Amino acid sequence: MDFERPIVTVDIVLLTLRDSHLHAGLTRRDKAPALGAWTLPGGWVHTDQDQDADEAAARILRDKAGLVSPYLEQLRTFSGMHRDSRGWSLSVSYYAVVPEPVGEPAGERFRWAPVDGLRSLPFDHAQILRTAVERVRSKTLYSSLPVHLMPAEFTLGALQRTYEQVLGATLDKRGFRRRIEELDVIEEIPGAFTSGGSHRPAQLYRKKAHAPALKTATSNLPVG
Amino acid sequence: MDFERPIVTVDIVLLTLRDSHLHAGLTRRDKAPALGAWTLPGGWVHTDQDQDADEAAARILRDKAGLVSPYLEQLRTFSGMHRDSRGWSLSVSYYAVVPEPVGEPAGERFRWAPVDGLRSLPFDHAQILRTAVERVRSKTLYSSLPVHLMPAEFTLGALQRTYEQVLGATLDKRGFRRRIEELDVIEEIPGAFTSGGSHRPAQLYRKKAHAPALKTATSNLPVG
DNA sequence: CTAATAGTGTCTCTTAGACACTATAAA
DNA sequence: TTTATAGTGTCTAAGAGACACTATTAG
Repeated sequence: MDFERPIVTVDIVLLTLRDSHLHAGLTRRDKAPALGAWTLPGGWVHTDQDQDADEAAARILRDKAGLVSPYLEQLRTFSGMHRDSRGWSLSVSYYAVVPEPVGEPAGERFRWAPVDGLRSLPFDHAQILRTAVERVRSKTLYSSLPVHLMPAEFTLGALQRTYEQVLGATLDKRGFRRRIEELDVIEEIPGAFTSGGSHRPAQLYRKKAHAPALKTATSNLPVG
Repeated sequence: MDFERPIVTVDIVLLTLRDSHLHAGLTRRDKAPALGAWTLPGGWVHTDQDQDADEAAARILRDKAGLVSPYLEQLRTFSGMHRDSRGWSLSVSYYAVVPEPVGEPAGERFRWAPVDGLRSLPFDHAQILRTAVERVRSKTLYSSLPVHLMPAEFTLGALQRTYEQVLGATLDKRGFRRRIEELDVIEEIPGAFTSGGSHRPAQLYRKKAHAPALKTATSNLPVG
C-alpha cells in the first residue's frame, strides 16, 4: 500500500564571520507559510534538473545568496509531522562556510544576521541553525574548517583570531601554529607580507591549491 | 510552481559482530523493483503514524528485523534522480548497532551477511552500507560505540577483542583499559566473574545504567 | 610444574601547554 | 627610544605506548 509522499525541501545554513562573530545568511520568504519572515535559504528539490540533493543545495545557494561555496556539506535531515503546517515534511539540511563577503549583499531578500541573536526562526530553522553552529564549532577543534572563512590571502594571526572567534576562546600562539602546520593545508605566499602597521610585517598565506576541503587532526585543540 | 515530490524511504544499516566479523542484517524484497533481492531493511515513511524519520526507522527495524536497538543514529541522506528506477528518490539512512543475536533469525525474510562480502547490493545500498561501516570504524577510534555490540555481561578482554575486530587491528591492553576507564560507561558487576577456563577468572562488566549512548574521548586510539 | 588468560606497575619518549624571548615595523 | 604585532626557542609536566611483571585458574 502507498502513503502520501512527504514534502521535501533542502535548507542551507550559510555561515561567515563578520565583526568577530558568526553570522548566518537569511532570505525573506515570498510565500505562505511564514510569508515575509526571514528563514534559512531553502527550496524544493527540482526533480527535473537537480541530479541529487547536493546539487539542489548548490543551486539554492547560487539563486538565493548569489554565491558558490567551496565548502558545502550535508548536515542532517530534519523531519516530522508538525514541523511544517503543510503536512509531513522533511528537510535535508546543509551547511556552507564562506569568507566575509565584501560590501552589502545585493537585494532586499537576503541579509546576514549574527547567529547568537537568532533564538527563533520559522519552522524548525532555529534548531537546524543551532545544529550547524555546533557542528562547525566542533570541527574547528580538530580540523582545518575555519580556513574556509578566510579571504584569499591572510596571516597566521588572522587565522588564529578566526579560530578563536568561532570557538569563543583564546588559544596559545605556539600550539596553534604547530597544529596548523601539521594540518598542512596552507602555504606561505613567497615574498608577500602585510604592511602599514607600526609593528613587524606578517607573512601572508594562502590555501594550498590541491589541499582537501577538510583536514583533521587526531586530537582536539586545547580549549580552556 | 510545484515539482513532483520525490520518493522518500528510510533505510537502516543494522550491524552486529558474529564470528569475529561485522555482519549486516538484510531483508528480502517482496516487491518490484529488485523483487526477491536482499537489501538493507527499509520502507516508506508512514505519514499517518510516524512522528518523524527516527520513528519510521525504529518501526522498520521492529517490523523487519524483530528487534529494538538502543543505538540507532541517523547516518546521512542519499538522494538522486537515478538511484531508484521509480524516479527521483531520497533515502534517509540510519545505522544501528546491536549485540550478537542468539539463535538463527526467525523467518526467511531476514538474514545476516558479513559486510566484507557485500560488494554489490540493489539501489545504492552498497554505498550506504560502506558509509555506515566507515562511520562505525571511525567512531570506534574515539568513542564507546562498540559497547553496544556487547551482551549484557562481558569481560574487558571480550570488549577489547570487539574493538580489535571492528578496527581490524590489535590494541595494547594497558592503553585500552586506561581509555575505557576514562570513558566511564561500564562498571564491574560486584562479585561476578567468568569461570571454566584453565586460567584466571575475569571480572564481568555491564553498561552503566544511566550512561549516555555514546561517550567520546578527545584523542584517537593508537592504531598501527 | 605448565599453559593460558586476567590484571597491574612502571619506564620511556613524545608532545602539549606555557611562556619567555627575539624580530621588525612605525611613530 | 616606545609600542605593537610577528615569529621562534625551549622547559616542564602529562600522557601515550610499550612491555614486563604478578595473579589465578585448570590440568
